[in-house]
Amino acid sequence: MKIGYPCINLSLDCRSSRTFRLKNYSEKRLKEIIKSNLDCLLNILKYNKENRIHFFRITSDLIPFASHSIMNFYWQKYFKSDFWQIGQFIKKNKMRITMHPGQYTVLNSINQKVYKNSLLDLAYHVEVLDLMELDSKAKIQIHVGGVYQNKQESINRFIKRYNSLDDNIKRRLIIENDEKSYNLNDCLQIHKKTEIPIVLDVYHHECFNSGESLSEAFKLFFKTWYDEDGIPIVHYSSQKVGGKKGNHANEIDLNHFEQFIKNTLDFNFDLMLEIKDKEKSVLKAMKLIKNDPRFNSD
DNA sequence: TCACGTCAAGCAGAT
DNA sequence: ATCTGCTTGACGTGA
Repeated sequence: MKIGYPCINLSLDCRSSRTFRLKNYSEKRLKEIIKSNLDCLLNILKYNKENRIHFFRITSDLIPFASHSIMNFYWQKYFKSDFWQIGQFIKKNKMRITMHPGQYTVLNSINQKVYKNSLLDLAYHVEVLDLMELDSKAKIQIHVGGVYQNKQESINRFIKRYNSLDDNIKRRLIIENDEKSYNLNDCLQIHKKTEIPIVLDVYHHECFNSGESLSEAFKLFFKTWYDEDGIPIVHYSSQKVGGKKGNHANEIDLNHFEQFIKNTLDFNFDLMLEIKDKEKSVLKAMKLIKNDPRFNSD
């Protein structure tokens, strides 16, 4: 079991997600920002190594406007050695990496332009991981997408479009159950027709399910992962204290977390903490389970 | 230096 | 109709 966090490290004063306004676009600006983002990413990974954090989600903003039509700069070649160096560091330290395209990537959209842009954005995410020479255990997670007043048709459209993707995209793509449109049961239906692995978000599952208990949900989603996909991934968060349903907590609730860990003792998985204070909660969680035999066993 | 409106992009649900 | 949340505040103009 590895425990990780997404995109931003609050203990460091750099961001790997710097961007700028489209109207201020220039190649010079772009190069500077990308370089700064890549340098910061390596700094975050070094911080993670020192703190024994071996799971991390790389921000989609690493390369600003990567899948936008304005982009005519061959960043893949220009920064090839930077990507390679980061990839070597990741592999040498046995780190697990994921990425998560934004809300604008909707594979099952009924709008052709949105669909087309989604394909470009997926290709960009794949390129980042490929340039780092990471294997198929490095994953790109998306949600199923929109419902468009007809869930079954929208599921079928997802299946059809997923199956038409290139293998270099499919080998990395995984879907996550969400809290309002597509739950675990829906994802399992898609898995049957596509073999796509499912990330279980336990908080989303709590908000929206088909009656499966947590351990039932674990048994079901574990079967969707194959050897080449690596250890199954779980997302964890809890509800913000006093916040609305769906809001992510600002800091980890260690009592809730301990209960979750006790309820999942039969499973070994990598755990992404989606909590606002990022690495701070990871360090607390790691301290709590440092004697758990699953922890860093791989 | 700082406040705050805006930022490439979609969708659903709440208000 | 407008706002909020999502992976996430950062950018940058104008005072």
